[in-house]
Amino acid sequence: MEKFLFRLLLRSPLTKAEQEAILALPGEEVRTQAHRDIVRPGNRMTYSCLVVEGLVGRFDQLANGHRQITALHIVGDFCDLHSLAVPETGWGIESLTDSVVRMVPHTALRKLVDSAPAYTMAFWRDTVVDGSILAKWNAALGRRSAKARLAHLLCEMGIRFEIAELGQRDEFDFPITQAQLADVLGVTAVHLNRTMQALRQDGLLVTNGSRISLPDAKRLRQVAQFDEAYLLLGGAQSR
Amino acid sequence: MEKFLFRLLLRSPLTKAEQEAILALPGEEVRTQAHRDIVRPGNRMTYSCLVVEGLVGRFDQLANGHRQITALHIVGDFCDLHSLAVPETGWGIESLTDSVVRMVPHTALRKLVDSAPAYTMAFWRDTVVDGSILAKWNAALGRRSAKARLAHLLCEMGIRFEIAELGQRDEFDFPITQAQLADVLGVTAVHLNRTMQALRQDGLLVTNGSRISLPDAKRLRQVAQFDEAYLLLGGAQSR
DNA sequence: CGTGACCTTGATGTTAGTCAACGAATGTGG
DNA sequence: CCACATTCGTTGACTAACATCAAGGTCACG
Repeated sequence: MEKFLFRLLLRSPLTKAEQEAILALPGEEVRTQAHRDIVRPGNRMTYSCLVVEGLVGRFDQLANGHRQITALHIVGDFCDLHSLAVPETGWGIESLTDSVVRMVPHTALRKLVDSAPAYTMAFWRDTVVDGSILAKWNAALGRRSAKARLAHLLCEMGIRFEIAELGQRDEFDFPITQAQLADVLGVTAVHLNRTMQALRQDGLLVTNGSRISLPDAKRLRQVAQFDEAYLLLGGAQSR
Repeated sequence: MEKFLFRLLLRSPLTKAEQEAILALPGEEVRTQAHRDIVRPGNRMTYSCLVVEGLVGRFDQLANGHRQITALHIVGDFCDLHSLAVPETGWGIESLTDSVVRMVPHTALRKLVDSAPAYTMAFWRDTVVDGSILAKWNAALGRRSAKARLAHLLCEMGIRFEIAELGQRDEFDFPITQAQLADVLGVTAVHLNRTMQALRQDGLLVTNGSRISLPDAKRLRQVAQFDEAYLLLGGAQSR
């Protein structure tokens, strides 16, 4: 919860009292294995999920069972804060690794929102940034090659892990299987495997288990046409 | 503005006074030709754009100049209400047809937001639905064929035009060029042209200028795997 | 009657999907 | 300690989807 608050404060000013109210948010913590559906698509939410440990994905499922992961959430992210505004879900949430998720009841969040307007703006801003990532991925999926998309994701996760103080932008732990990564990038697992090999041969990617190193960040950014602005949106807004 | 309010009320309850305040929102109306950039990427917004007439797109631009249109906005849509929460833009807005756009100053919107909490929730909800459409498109771009994507878009626009009372779900005016449509669907204009022909041959699509008819909506939905739930989210929320 | 915007067509190359199989690492129960 | 199953990464052969390049065709408009 501290990490969530920390990142909220990057964009939205909150008084000390407001900050403490957020830290005091209740919620049951649930531990799950990898590859479990935490929220099944088509539910009506009565709580929002905060990632306490592990790596979690929001996904959209097609009739044939294929999944597209539409968002990755790391420690300190709320997966579905927007469900406070709109509780019906088309999407689902799955654990990508062994994870711990805190289910924060909407009743508690709503109490905050009703008590002062700053919370609503802060939460809204958080979901807007989530949406700007979605829009970027839209462009990537529509207009870029698998190689550029993979490079882009690696750049993005590097920045996000660094902001979250979970790693450095060119060296971090990213415990995701190739099949899951393929579901993020909208390719098959086979093709993803070959794409990763291509990046390795270009000297842009080194993997060691789930450890990712990006030896030539500059060139990787060029391949990805990566501009981190969309991740840093909304610095120091007014209330 | 009436159409915007009407659709806002589908999801969010507002008092009579609140409704009138929204109808009284100020803003200069600007008329533009087709194919003009209304907002260039990388700006800091001081207003939000309401579509009064025409068809407008939000886009993401790549370094090579290629565009991915990430959202289509019809009469009564706010293109970028989220810029009230986060004014920095990675995206831009372009007119797809001759259009009229009303630029509503953030100062005026902020005055509303500060005066009562219901506005913030209503606006937030509006942007959440925008985000849910983005997520759907994410899945479509990542996991579906061009034909399925086209079919999906036709179903989606049918519903949206019907809700907006601008047409029926199986018969509506959709004044967009094939090149623009290709930018929405993430394919080349040439391939889009062939994809449209395929749908026509299947008896699923009839075009007459910008007039679209969908003779076999049922089968079209199957091809698209279309489920309209994501467009109808948030009916009758509490304040 | 020329010009520009838009749609259409054909030929060809590239990217990514599909199917099938194998290897390495890990864990499990006998 | 050893068969066995499971998960994950990897490879090869083949096919389908889509991009690219280049050229016409149609229509509205000045």
